[in-house]
Amino acid sequence: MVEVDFRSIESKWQERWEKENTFFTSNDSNKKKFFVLEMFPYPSATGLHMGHALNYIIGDIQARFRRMNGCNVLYPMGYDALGLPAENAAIKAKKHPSDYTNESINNFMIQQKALGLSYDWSKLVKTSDPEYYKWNQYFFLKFLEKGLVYRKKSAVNWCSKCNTVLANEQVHSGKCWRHEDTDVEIKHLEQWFIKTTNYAEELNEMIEGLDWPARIKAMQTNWIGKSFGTEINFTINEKVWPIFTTRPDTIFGVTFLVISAQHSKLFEIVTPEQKSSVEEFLKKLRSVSEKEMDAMDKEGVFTGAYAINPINGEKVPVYAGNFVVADYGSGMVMAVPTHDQRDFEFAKKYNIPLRVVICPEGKKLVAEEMTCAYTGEGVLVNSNEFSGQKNVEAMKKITEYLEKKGVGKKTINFKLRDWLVSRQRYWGTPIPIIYCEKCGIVPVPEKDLPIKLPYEVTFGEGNPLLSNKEFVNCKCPKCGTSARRETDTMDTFFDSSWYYLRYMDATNSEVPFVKETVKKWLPVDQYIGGAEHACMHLIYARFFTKALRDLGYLDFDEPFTKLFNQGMLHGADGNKMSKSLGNVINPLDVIEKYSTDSLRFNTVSLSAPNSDSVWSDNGMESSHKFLQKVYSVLSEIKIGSSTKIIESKINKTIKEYSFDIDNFKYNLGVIKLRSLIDAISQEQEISKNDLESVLKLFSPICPHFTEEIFHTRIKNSMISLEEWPKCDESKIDLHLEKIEEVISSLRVDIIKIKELAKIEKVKKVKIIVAPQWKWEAISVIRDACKEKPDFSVAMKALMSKEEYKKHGGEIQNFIKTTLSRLSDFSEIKPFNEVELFNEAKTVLESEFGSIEVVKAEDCNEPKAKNAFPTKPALIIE
RNA sequence: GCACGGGUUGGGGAGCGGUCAAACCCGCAGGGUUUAGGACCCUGUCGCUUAGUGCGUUCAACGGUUCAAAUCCGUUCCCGUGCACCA
Repeated sequence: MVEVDFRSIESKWQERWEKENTFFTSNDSNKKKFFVLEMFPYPSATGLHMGHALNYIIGDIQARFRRMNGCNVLYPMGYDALGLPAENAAIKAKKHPSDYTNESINNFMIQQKALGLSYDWSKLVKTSDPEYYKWNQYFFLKFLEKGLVYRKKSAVNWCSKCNTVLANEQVHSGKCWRHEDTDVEIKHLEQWFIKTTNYAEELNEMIEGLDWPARIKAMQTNWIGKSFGTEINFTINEKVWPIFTTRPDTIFGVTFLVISAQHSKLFEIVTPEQKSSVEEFLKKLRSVSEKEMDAMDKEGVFTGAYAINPINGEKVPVYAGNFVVADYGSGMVMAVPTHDQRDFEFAKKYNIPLRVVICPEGKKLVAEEMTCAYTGEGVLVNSNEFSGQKNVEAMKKITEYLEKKGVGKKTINFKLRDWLVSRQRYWGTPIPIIYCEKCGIVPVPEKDLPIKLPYEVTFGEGNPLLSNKEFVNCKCPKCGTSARRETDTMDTFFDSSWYYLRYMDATNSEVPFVKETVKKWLPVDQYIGGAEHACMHLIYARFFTKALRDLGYLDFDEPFTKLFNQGMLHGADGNKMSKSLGNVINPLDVIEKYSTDSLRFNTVSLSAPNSDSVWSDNGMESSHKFLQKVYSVLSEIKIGSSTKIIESKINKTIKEYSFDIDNFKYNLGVIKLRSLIDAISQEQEISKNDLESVLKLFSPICPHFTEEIFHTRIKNSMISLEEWPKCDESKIDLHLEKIEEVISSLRVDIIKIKELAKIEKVKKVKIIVAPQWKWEAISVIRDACKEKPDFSVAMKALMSKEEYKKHGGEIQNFIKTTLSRLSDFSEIKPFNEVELFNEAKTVLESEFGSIEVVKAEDCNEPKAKNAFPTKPALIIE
């Protein structure tokens, strides 16, 4: 076999697609729209990695498939170009972030083009483009007008040597990443927040209707974390501090309170005597990251303050603790050590007294003897007038009591927090705000947008934007006096929350998007990306859609109708691909060595696209060899007429394969293509129409070589834009396929026996067909299955309920052993058993000579008992 | 710590209540072809057994539900992912 030069074929077609604008998508078309979107990448100088390639290949196959199925497909690409990693990488490479990012993007584009992806490049979006981030600023101002934006103090990681805020990932075990000797401090800064919690209820409710993977939906539900509970007013130093709890029934067991160590108002309650020990404790905090916090031991320190429990007037100590989340609820919890495990451990550690308030029914708990908290249900004790009540009822009663006394209320609480969008960094969208001594906080007027990032800044210490005086110093738009510009930039999740609205009109400088066009294309029909975005990006984007809807920009509720999560691709050793492990596979290297089509084919062969898979060099080799075979078979086979059997197989494949691709079961589709090619390679000739169909089936996965053969052998048009083959059900002949199967298995058996028994020349072959009763059993089961395809229902139909209850297992066993090759018999309609073997006999006689078909009943040979329907006993002389 | 996934026969990976000793790919073994290697084609690949075949034991571990469990439920162990300033 001659090696095919896939590489030159590929570059030829990639060039033609680009030159002829093959994949340009018109916003005006009568065809059904279909918007396929992959989560846009964060470009970096290291280029595409295998995870990207997998993501795009999955999406491209879907886009090509839909396009061929008559849809007007929108399939664009963009770059999430602003953000911390680019800024850091640029500094490291001694380049300006803007230049660095442009290089990265260009590099990405070249590599994506090499993958043969059918993007409409005319709709490219880059978030680093001022014409893009201008609209970030615009939306920020709209949100501000609408009251969705506010300022609040919040904790950040601070390095005193860098004189700057650190991201969680820049904190390594409590130290600054650049200064191993410098402890990270927790500072509180005034920052900008978006009220995502305004939409918590809707975000939560609408999860149900999304056609998303169940696990992503579960993760979002938990992230939003709706819970019902009671807000109870504790008094500290005459000031009321509302505290949220889901367990008001335990209120009489409260023996202390814990305030988050990151609480911005912590020092309002710390007494002068305790100030130094609290400060000492705060130094131990390693970062503001919750992950880090939880990894630490549960620790705390007494604040010196006492809180008054409103239900009984008791004074309990207030501790500062590292395990309470500052932004959840009120940043403070009431602690009941006897009935909450974390509180229990904390109380034991600091010798805080315990008081049992719930006992399991009929049992008595003694605080001193407890080794862990009791969190189950029970009856209240030590709870004044509530003692004796069941705790579930007491929850309600106690809440009502508190409400009546005006010291508490029933509330719904969400884990979801407001979105902190301020970043004290350079490479982001400047927040369009001006601080004026006279007028205070002044929004930048719309006409002054965009506030561009100044090119001239100094990196090193502090926020780089502060180093450009021209940027910082400005005039107040209200009163015209000197003012200071906001130097915080926006979280890049802001950029990625609405980019999917920009594609159809990516260069419009008048509006962020044209409402009518968006209405035509949105929501996204198929969104594709990794599960790591389950909670953050996908929630922010959903929030944005709803907020823009309420501002009158959109008229739909959810941005992404369907979501597909691709799995992770691991290195050949089963580990995550990483440079340090040396198991990284670079898609470009693979293309170089084999070809794009081979890479694409192999990538989808590995496993179901939604589950993790492991790279294999041998597998890659095998895919490549297979495509070589496909190429030679399809380009060399004579065009003439197809046999019935191959027609049947092709049409069956069209049917099943289309289903697989439609449902992202690419790995299963690939198996069907393999077996189809095996079958075709046995044929002498094939009809032009069938050849065309087969090429089209390969086209979404292997767009290049199919284009080549299509042009040379079928017609001079783009296969990528051709119509998907239709399955002709009437050509599917399972009976014929079954006979072929029977013949080939008989042939193998005969040859095998001939060799093993050392029979030189076959005189006679006796095919002993299964006894009549086995056939009858088959037809009974088959008929039952035909009416009721559910096998268990069919079985129930065969016997009474009692019989079934008793003997179902035996019947099953009978079917298994006696009718073991029943399988697809139920699908064969006009089926005559005797005919089957007579047909087989006719074919095999030309090979082996005299063959006789004998019914088991007419045969006293003991081996006849082994005769099975479709797998008969054989006697060879 | 909390949340969400997952553990299948040498490796990868389908299957997710009965058609399951479990698709397919790789690896390995035997045969064919070839000057040899490679490539290609065929066959085998849990154990025992048979000329064809049949039987036994399996799907992380242990328990449970069911006439029937790799598949459903519970517990345990192990692995992966996310946790709000990485995107």
